Amino acid sequence: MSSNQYTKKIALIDCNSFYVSCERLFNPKIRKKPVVVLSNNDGCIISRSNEAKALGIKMGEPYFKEKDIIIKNNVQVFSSNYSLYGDISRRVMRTLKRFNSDIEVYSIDEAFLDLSNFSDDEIENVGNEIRSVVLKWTGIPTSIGIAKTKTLSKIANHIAKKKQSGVVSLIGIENIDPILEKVEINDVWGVGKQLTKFYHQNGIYNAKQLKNKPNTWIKKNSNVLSSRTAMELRGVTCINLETKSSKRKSCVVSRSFGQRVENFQELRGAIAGYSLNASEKIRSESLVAKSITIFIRTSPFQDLYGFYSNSKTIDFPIATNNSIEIVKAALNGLECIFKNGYRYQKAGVMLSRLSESTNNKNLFSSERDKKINSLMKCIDRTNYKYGRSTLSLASVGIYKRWSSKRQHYSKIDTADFYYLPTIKVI
DNA sequence: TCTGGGGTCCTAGGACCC
DNA sequence: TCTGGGGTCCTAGGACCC
Repeated sequence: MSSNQYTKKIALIDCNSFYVSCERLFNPKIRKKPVVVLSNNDGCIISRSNEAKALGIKMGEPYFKEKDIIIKNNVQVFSSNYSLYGDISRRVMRTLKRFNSDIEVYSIDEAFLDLSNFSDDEIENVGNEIRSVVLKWTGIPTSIGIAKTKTLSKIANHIAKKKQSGVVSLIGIENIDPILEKVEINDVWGVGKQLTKFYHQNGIYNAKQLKNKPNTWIKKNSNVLSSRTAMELRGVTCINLETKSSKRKSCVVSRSFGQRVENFQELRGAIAGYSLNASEKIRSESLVAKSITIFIRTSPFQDLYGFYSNSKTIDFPIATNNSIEIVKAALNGLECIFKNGYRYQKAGVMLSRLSESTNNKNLFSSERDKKINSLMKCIDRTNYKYGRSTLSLASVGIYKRWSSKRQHYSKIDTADFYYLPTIKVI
């Protein structure tokens, strides 16, 4: 029975094959063709067009394993271009905000939107409207699921993905059990590999079965997160909309190397470079770090030369975002864990215990600190203006044999003047 | 030959205290 | 011989997400 009610409504808007859709924006030739986008270092397949999915290309699969299918079917391949995707993402989110400012940007390609201010009767139309406006203004196709809770809107979205209309609302449906019965337990938000195994062992195979399991049983045999999921399936809100973006608690910069690294000097260069990036990132968010972790490892897939993985955490006496200090600590940490004779595949740094930098002043703040701060500002401004790593530290080095592979880069960047797409007038 | 990167939250267990 | 019990705080690691 439909009614003119204003019940709780959460929409999940999810961009379809987001990275592929971004690449298609500036390259009409690859529309309606199979397309994939690769992860950093051209390692795995992380976005697929419907045509690519239809060929059986799997999500998260290593690129080299799918190469045969890709070549045989002339699949278009792109290295990831996060600068472009980030910019398009911001445009999509800005468009969504026009419908309601109560928005939680959940990831680069998804957002939850509170639509409770629309009536039950009109909600499906609102969904259709959002979808067509986003498509018109940004060129990005989306799927929209609407329901009482975030977990249910995820499910609605899951169903919407397979529908031509792209919009599914569970609002106003008296009994959603028949719908939940068709949703496999591993497709429920919050249920991963381990929980799926656990639920299967206990005879729970779909969302309806979890919904109807008593909370006491779930809490006793699993944990609070699982019981929250079950409550949300029953339409009880347990996971709130996080509309204000909170400050992050950690910042990681890590990369796989384009080729294995054995040389200590090169590893130093990589670690210094990552530390520099991480410092710059937290400075741009006015954060300071109380500790840093450095990690290095060889490939977990090839133990021909033996597997080695280690990390070292160092605390700063005073929370900092000073590149020079951070790089110094990182290189000290690296010395502790570096072992000769291994072919390193990946390294990274993590700045943690982050806090706002306003109360950074302390007894020992000095003229020197002020100078360092203005030096950092100067570096940041220069790099913003003339491109990243215009100003760097000598320890990073010039020849970066370790840098990632990026053989299929589209060279389009709507956030960088030099890489804007051009139109030739003949 | 070739297997991503960046987050959050929860929990168990140890250290420590009274 | 008999070796408490309960509380807090911290951290590492696991699980999950995209």
